[in-house]
Amino acid sequence: MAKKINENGTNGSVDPGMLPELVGFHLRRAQSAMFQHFASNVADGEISPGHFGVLVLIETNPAMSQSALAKALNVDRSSIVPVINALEGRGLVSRTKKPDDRRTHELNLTAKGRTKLKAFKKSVIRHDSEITSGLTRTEKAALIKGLSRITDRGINARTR
Amino acid sequence: MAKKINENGTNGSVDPGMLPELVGFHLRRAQSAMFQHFASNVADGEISPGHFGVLVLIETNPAMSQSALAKALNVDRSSIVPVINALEGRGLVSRTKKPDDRRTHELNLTAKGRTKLKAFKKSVIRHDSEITSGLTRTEKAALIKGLSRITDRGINARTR
DNA sequence: GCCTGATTGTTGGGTAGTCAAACAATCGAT
DNA sequence: ATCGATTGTTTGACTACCCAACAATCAGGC
Repeated sequence: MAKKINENGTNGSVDPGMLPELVGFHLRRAQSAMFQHFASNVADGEISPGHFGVLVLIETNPAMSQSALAKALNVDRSSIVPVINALEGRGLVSRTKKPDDRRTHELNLTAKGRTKLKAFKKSVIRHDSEITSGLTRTEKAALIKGLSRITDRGINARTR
Repeated sequence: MAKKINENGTNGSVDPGMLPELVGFHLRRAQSAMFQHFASNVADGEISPGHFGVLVLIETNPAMSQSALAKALNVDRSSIVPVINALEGRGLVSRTKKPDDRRTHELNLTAKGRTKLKAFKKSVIRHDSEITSGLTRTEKAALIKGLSRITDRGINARTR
């Protein structure tokens, strides 16, 4: 097999330069790794991180509207439409007109949605502990603290 | 102004349920916040995190190939093409045929690319320290360690 | 009541990032 | 000289997001 072993910087290992000094670099890589691990280990690929989050939010906040969901996820409300379309199409979520305000749709889990979500949760929790295995409880707490800090600093983006 | 204050779970604050128990949830949010902060604070929006990473890799590994770049970034080599097209189109990167292997392209920074990258780096480093401000040196190290751990665990995705 | 302004969900168009499959050019090894 | 592998590229598809516009609906002022 024609295996080249690092001749002119072409193959073998690549020097990442100053990137490892940036938290953002590590964040991007971890996010990507997490995504891949999720895709190949959670519920046979039946659910994505985003859709899972939506199901949990609807379960925890019954009858919430699409706009409220969009605000909670920090996305435009038009981005919610295809998501709910998909989940409704799979019979996991119901979209019903609110009686006293016929503009808004009440989102709820169907019976099937509740059942499925229960299984998804189990799978996701397992995935999440696998991905953080090797970290002590303290280290995991520190990680979450750091991530929360970044989230806070990033929310009000404009610095100057 | 018609401002509703949290009536039926519609507006106001939404209960995230069990999501905060998941490291993946915090990771997703932090990544999103980081991205927004980058977009609105780095180099007047002239550069994206991805393109910045590519410039640094090319600078640190002169004459590297597109395939090597793809491998380093863990993406398909076809995904690299439009990136280099853009950077070459902006005059930051040069793409030249390698003399002894005319299949591969050697990637290098142009003089303009080097100058620009110097400025980008300054801006990115500032952005990165802003986003992690409030974390002690120790906390930041713990954060990076946790993220690295996740990256390692995620690389070999399949668990079972 | 009636009008005006705001809100909700939706559609349509546009951007960015990714993959997989196919292809020509080229190389390496036999 | 031929065969298999590699490189870059194109094409088509998919996901995820945004913004601008729109109809339906509501809420408040008058």
